[in-house]
Amino acid sequence: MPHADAKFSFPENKRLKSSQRIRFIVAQRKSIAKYPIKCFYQTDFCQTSGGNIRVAMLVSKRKFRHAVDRNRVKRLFREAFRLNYNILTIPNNLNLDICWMFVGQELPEFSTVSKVSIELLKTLQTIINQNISHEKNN
RNA sequence: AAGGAAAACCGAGUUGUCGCAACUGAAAAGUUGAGGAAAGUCUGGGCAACACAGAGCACCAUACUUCCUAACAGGAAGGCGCAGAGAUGCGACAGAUAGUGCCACAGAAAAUAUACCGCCUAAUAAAAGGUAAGGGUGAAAUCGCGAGGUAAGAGCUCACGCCGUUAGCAGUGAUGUUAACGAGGGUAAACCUUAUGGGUUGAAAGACCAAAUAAACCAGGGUAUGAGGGCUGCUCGUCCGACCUGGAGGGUAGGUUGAUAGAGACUUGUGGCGACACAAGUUCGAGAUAAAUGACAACAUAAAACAGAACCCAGCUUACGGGUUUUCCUUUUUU
RNA sequence: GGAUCGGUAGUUCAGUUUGGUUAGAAUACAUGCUUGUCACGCAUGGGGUCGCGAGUUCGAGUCUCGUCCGGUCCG
Repeated sequence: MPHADAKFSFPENKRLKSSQRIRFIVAQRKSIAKYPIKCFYQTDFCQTSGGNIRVAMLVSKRKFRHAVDRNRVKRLFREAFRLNYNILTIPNNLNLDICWMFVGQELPEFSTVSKVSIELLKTLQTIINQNISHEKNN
């Protein structure tokens, strides 16, 4: 499944950085969830520069008071995404933005995070495929 | 050996695969990559802007002495007090004789005093006078205790002890000690007094570059008879001064720098009881900007505590699994 | 990153300036009265480690220090 070049890299253009954009995506409330992760997503059609996935990790300060724990969760999320994002295949005229939000109460293990993120990415792929076929029909 | 006290230190590494940030490099690739507290933001400073930084009041902080330090509420050495069997630990540790206030309830009385039960005076009682030893109240009762003294008593007198002032001696000094004199409730983490110190604001400070627009509209004030401002609570002084305030709206929200070689660290030597200072030599590498250290496997296997740099230092405080070293104390046993 | 305010019955707040020994009000809760019944109303009652730990004091919700938690402001 993975391509020959740039298999698992996580470069700058795959990160969602704008705080305005993150607020917009979370406010749209288009999400799928499986404990302990909630995934907000937003698709945009763009003819010139498409085919890019951007992702951001959100951990509430209320859930984890210490910066160490928040960093830990964000790193686990990023690692799980980095190893598994090749599940997603999107067409060249589409941009996808994702926000992973942690909704659990205790520090997760890497194995559970990885498993859950694979399932979420698969369901996301099916949703995107439905959207694409819907657009084509229109 | 057991129990305890103090000080200093460590805060897991190696290899492989995948990945992140900075730097080097044409590229391949290579090098480096969180802490002892990075934390709390409790002190002090550097740095920067505001008048190169004014005056007075207010306000705040500190409070045994000498020294160290860029500075401090920090540290060292010492004095005094308290705790402990000791090693040691802890201490907002100036002033109540500058003044004002407060001291609930109980109690006669809570501070220029006063007298409930008592005691004494005359033969007794009442009344009157003299007393404060004893009782009782209270957290605290006119210094404690003994002797003299007296009608009974009282710092009324004396010795000893507590406290203050002055003088002598020892000490740089806090202080200790001896003598003389003097007063006698507590409270200053009550107001306050004395001494010393503090200009204000913080890197979201500030500097530069680029991009964009509205020098427009409405209302009020002002234009030298002075609006308003100069990042301070008030007053003064001084400087700038033609725009200022509000409403409704429009635009931008990028980059570089500040920003990581410093009151740096280590070793040796000299001076000092010590904190520390001086000299010589050696050595250095996080610098991000939605924000970098992670995942998996193996290595004797269990990797675990508190915890993540955001301008930088010096300290303090708080959190901390496990471990190492040194010095000292007490008890028991043996020699 | 910096500045600043708060924490008191189940809930919302007083009381902290000037320390004083029953820590109060409203609401909620419980019981009784009222009513044919419920609500309203009336009466009574229970309920508090004053966030936590030290210190000062005879005595601390109040003063001081440390600590934990929560909020607000600064482009």
